[in-house]
Amino acid sequence: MSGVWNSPQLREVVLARIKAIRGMNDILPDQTPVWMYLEDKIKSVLNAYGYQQIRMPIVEQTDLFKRSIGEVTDIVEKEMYTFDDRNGESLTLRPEGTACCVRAGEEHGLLYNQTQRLWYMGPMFRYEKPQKGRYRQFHQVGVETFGMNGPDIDAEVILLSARLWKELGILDELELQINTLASNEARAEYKSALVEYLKGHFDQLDEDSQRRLETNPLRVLDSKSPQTQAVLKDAPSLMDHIDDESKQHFDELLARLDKAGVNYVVNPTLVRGLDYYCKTVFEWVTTSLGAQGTVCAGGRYDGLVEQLGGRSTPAVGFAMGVERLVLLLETLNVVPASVKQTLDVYITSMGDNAAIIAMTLAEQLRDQQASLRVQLHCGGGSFKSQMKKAGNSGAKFAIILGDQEIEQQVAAVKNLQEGEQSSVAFADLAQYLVDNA
RNA sequence: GUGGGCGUAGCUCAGUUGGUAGAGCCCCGGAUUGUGAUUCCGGUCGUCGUGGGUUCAAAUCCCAUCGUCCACCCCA
Repeated sequence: MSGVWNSPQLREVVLARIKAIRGMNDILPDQTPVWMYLEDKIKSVLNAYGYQQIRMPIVEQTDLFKRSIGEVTDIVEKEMYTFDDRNGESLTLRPEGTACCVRAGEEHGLLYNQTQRLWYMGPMFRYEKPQKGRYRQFHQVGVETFGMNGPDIDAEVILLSARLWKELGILDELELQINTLASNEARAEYKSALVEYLKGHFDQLDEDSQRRLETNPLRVLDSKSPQTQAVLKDAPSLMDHIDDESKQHFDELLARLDKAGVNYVVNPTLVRGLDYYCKTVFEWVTTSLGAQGTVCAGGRYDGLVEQLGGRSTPAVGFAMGVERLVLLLETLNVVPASVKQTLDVYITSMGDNAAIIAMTLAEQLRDQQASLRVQLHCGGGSFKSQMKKAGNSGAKFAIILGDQEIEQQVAAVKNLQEGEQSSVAFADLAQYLVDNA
């Protein structure tokens, strides 16, 4: 058997390093404090508004996304992680959470004649080419509300997001862009008028827009091409086709935002990429992150529940991109230094006997003061190297245990920042550390 | 899917017209057999992304491929 390993080819195969899948990132220990900080802020704001958490599976039937997101969107056409289960059923790693949330709510009767305010957090998967703020596995916090059809709940979810930015200290860096897509009927009417107009100027459109004319005509509106924008100057406007109810809904929403002191920019070219949106759509955008400036986006999707087989249920929601928010927090340098966890105590010892006493002493400290962050030196090594690790650990105190200390039932406590050292009886140690931490 | 930049030690990076792979940080040991972060001395660490080609000789030149970053597209 061992002879097998002498083959250079086999060795290479066996020892080839396995790396993470492209676009799927490890979040390393120096990053997780920022993530936890952000997640804690999000949870506390959601709590303050009385929203409840829901947790859905990461894998769903492929049809769920085909029927909700839209067959001709990029997400469904070329970005889904789709594979066959062992029984032949087509499954997909969720590319977004709204469809999953609707499915779960409907399946368990949460949407029947009730209102719901829900949120979830977790990884999503899209097969895209990675770049800054865009990954194949990324994380979203989603907020979804069901059963409320007025502009009041639209305003609430926007206010909720605005409060979060304020809590995080990034409100000034974000711009709220808002628009209405009108009712599905009015939008369909407008869409055909727009297509008719654009077909008349087909040759003047840029290549992407020519393609979008077939796939998603409304997307032509926010084309970056100057020649296309020139054509759009005389194009029909959605406002010419909007239904009265949507118009009133939008006006009342804006009035509420004014009243609440939330700044916004009405952007008539703002069109969300997913098919299920209607009426209100909005995005929180920053210029500090390069091309991926949308940090949070959402809107109303009154037709989706019915589209997925439930009873007609109005709904509004949005999703935040966690990676983008983390990037923004770091770019703007607004994460408090205190989020980084630091040790209070690092316990060193000399000799086998002292090492065992050190362990029981560490447990005793954790029993007596649960808030103390106590690290026991493990792995042996010279006393000098233990002290070195104590210094590098960032702990405020090093506890030193040798035969002398044990004999007297005291610990030598060294303040690593100031260099002072004192003897503290085992019985008083926990209190001493808390008092001086 | 399209376009451009970049792949050398755990990290940040040097490496000249092709001629024996380097520095700083980190880590380990010692100076101080029970006191770290300062100082001094010593030490470990490399499929030079991968595979081919040219050459007496390739980290360096050529081709392919993979990865990564940025932009387009799309989207949170």
